[in-house]
Amino acid sequence: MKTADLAGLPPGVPEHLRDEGIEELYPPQAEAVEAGVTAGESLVASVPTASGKTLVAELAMLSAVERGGKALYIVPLRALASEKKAEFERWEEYGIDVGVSTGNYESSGEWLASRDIIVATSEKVDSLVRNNAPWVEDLSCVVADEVHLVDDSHRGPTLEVTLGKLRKINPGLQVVALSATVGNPEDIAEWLDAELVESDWRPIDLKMGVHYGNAITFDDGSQREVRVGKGDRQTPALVADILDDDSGGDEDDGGGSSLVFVNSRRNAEASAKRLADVTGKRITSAERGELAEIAQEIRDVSDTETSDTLANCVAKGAAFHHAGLAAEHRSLVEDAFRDRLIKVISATPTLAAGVNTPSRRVIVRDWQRYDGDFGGMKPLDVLEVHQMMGRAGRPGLDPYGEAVLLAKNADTRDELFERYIWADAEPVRSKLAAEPALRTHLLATVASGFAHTREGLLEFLDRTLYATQTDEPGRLERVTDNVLDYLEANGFVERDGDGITATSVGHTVSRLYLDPMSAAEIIDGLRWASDHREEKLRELEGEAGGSTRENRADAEANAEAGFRRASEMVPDADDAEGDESEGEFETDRTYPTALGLFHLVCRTPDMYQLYLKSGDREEYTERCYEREPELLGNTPSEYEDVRFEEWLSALKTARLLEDWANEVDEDRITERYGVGPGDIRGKVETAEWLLGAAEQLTSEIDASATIAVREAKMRVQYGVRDELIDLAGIRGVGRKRARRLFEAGIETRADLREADKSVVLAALRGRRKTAENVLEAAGRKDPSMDDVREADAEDVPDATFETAKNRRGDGDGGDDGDADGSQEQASLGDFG
DNA sequence: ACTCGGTACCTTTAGACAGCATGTC
DNA sequence: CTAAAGGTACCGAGT
Repeated sequence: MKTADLAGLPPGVPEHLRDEGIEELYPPQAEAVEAGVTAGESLVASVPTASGKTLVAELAMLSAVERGGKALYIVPLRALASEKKAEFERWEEYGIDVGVSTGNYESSGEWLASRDIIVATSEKVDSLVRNNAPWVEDLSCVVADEVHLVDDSHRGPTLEVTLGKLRKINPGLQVVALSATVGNPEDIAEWLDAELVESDWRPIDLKMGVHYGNAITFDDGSQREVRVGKGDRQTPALVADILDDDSGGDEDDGGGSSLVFVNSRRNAEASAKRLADVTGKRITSAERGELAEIAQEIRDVSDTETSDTLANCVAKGAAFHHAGLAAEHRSLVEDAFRDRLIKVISATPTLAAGVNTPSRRVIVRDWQRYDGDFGGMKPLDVLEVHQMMGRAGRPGLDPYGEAVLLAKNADTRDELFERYIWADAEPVRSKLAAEPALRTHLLATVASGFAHTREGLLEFLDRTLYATQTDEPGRLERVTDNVLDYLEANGFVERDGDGITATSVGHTVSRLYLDPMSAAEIIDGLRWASDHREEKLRELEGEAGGSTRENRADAEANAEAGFRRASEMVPDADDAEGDESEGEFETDRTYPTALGLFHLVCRTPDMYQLYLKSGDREEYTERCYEREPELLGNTPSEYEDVRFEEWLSALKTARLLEDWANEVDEDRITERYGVGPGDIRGKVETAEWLLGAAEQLTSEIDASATIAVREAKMRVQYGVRDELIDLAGIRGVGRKRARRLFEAGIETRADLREADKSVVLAALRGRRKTAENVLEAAGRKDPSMDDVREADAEDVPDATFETAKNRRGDGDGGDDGDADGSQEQASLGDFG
C-alpha cells in the first residue's frame, strides 16, 4: 500500500511521509490500515520492536484529529514521553499541537485541553482521570504503547484500569494497542473489542544465535567463526569481532556497535571496563577527541566514583548503563552511542525498555537473574530476552541485526535455542486481582464516582482484561471484599447498606495518587506524633545536653565513614559548614523531627527502600535505639517481630535523606550507602512527593505537624539545613550557593536585597552574571554589578565549564521541559 | 623486591510511576 | 531447598 493512497489524514501529511522516504507502508502497517485504523477502528498490533508501530499510532491519531477529535498516547516511561513528543512535533506544521504530561512536566488542564495529541504516562493519565481533567471526555483516540506491560504486577493494573475508565467515559473511543509479540494477543484484542494485527515481520533481518566455543550458530543454520583465546572471555571477543567487521552497509566507518545485557549493575560496570580495552584500540583520533569531551561532560554531571568510572570508559569508547546513573549520564551515553562514538554499552534491563538505541549486534550475556523469592537465579522471561534481542539492527546502517546468547557448553547452547530462540513469548496475564493493586484502584474508582456500590465496582471490574481471562471465578470478588474492608477500616470509604462513598480523606488520598496503605501509615504516624508530642519532646530535650543530636550523629557518621579517629579532630569539609549553628535553639526544636518524618515516609509501600548489606544490621540497630525518640511509632521488637528488618531499612533510607538535607556531598552519600547518583535523585524525588502528600494530609487530620512536615519537605527538596531554606528557594540558588551566601553573612532574601554587592559577588565566586541573576530573583531593585569591583574572585577552578553549561538554561522554557534534549548532539555528525 | 596466575572464600544481586509549583553549580 | 559473577586476600612460582 502506498502512503500516497492514504485517506483521512490532514492535508500534506502523505506528502510529508513521502519526503521522509516513506512511500510504501510496511506489511503490518498496511494490514492495520486495512483493519481500519485510519477510520476510527480499534486495533491491537502485536508486532516486533522497530517494525513501524509508531507510524501505525500516528496514522490513527492524525486521522482522528482530522475528523475533529483529540488523541492520547500512553507510554510506560517518562523518558519515552519526551522522545515521542519530539517525534510527533514534526506534524506541527500541519496544525497538530502536541503536549506532554508526566509527573515532572507540564500538567495544567486548560493548556492540555488545547492540544490535539497528548503524550502521557499511564499513571499520569490515571491521575488526570481521577481528578476529572475536562478534556478527557473529548478524546476520540487512545494509543497504548507497550500494552504487554499489563502483565507487570506493579504497574500493569494501572494501565488496565485506566484503559477501562477511558472507554467507559467515552463509549465510542478508538483504542490502538501496540504490543510486543506475545503469546496471546487475541486475549488483548478480545478485551478491547479490537481488530488484531499479528506479525513477526521486521524491516531489518534479525539473526539470532548462540555463541559457544569458537563460533556463533544462528537460527538459519549458518555459523560465524568467532575465536576466543584461552583464558579470554566471550563477550570481548564478540564485541571485537563485529567492530572489525567491514561488511556493513556503509563504507565510511568500520564495523558495528554492540549492546551487552548483563544482570547486575556491578557486572555492567566490570564488563564495560574490560570492553574499554577492546574499543580503546579501535577508535580514530577524531573520535578520541570527541569522546574526551563527552567524558568531561559526564564528570561535570556528578562528582562521584560512578561518574568517574563511566567517564574513563567513555573516553575509550565503551560505557555502562543502569539506573544508578543520573538521568543526564544516561542520555549522554545514549546519544553518543547513537552517534556511533561509543561502540559498546553494557547495560542492565533499563536499556532494553527505554529509549531507542539500536545496535548492530546484541549480546545477551546473562539470561538468568537473582530473584529472592525464587531463591536463586531465575531464567528471564522469553519476552524480556526478545525485547533485548530486538534492539539488534540499525535501520539504514546494518545489513541485518545479530542477537547472540552465550553458552559455556553444548548443553546450554541447545537449551538456549530451545528456551529463547525457538520459543514464543509467554502469554500476558492480568495482575489485577491482587490487594495492592485493588487497594489503590478501588478507592479511586469510588472516589471519582465510577461506582457507588459493591456491585457497581464488580461490574466495572468485569470489563477488565482480568475478567476476560480468569479461570478462577470467585477470586476477584473475594479480593474486592477484603480491600473494601480495609478501606473502610482505615476511614477512606464509608458503607451505608449497599452504597459506598469515599470520605474526605479518601478523596484526598485518591487525588494525591497515594497507595491507601501509604496514606494509612502516614496518618497513623502523624497521629501518634501528636499523641506523644510532649513526652517525646521531653526525651529529646533531656538528651540534648551539650551537643545537639544531629551534630553528634554527624560526627559519628564521619568517624565511621573514615575509619579513623582523626576525622573527628579535623573538621570534615562536607559537614563542617553546619556545625557552628544550632546549640542554643534547642527549646525551639520542632517536633516531629526531619528524621522522624523521613523515616515515616520511607516505611511506606510507595518508597522503594535501600536494603541492608552485611554489617548494616548491627549498625542500624544501634542507630535505631539512639534515635528512637524521633521515630514516629513504636519500634517493632528486635527479636520477635519480622517488621524490625523493614524498620531498619527504612531507617537507612531515612538517614540517606537526612544526609542529603544536611548538605553532605553527593559523592560522600554514594559512598556511604553504596548507591549511585541516580539513586539519590530517585529517593529524594519520592520523598519530596510523599512529604508533599503528608503535608496535605495533615490538614485532614491534625494540623499540628504541618509546619514540621513542610520544613522537612523543603529540606529534601533543596538539600539544605533549615537555616538555608529561604535562600535556597531563590531561583538560581542551590544548596552550594546558599551555603556560601550564608557564610558570608547573608542569611535571608531580605539580606540579599540589602547586602553589599561585593560581598555577594565574592560569595558567588566572582561570577557577575550569576550574581545579577540571583539579586534580581531575590527582588532587588538594582541588581546590576557593573559598578562593583572584583574583590577576591580568584578561586575559580571551575570557571572553565561554566560556559559549557550555559548553553542550556536561560529562557523561560515554557512547555519544553525536555531535560534530555536528544537533538543536541545532532551536529556532531560524521567524521571519516 | 616485584609481578603474574591460580585459588579459595566472601559478598552481593533490575527497574522507576505519582502531587504541586517552579528552576542547580 | 535452589546461583553465579566479581572482588579480594593469599600463596607460590617466575623474573
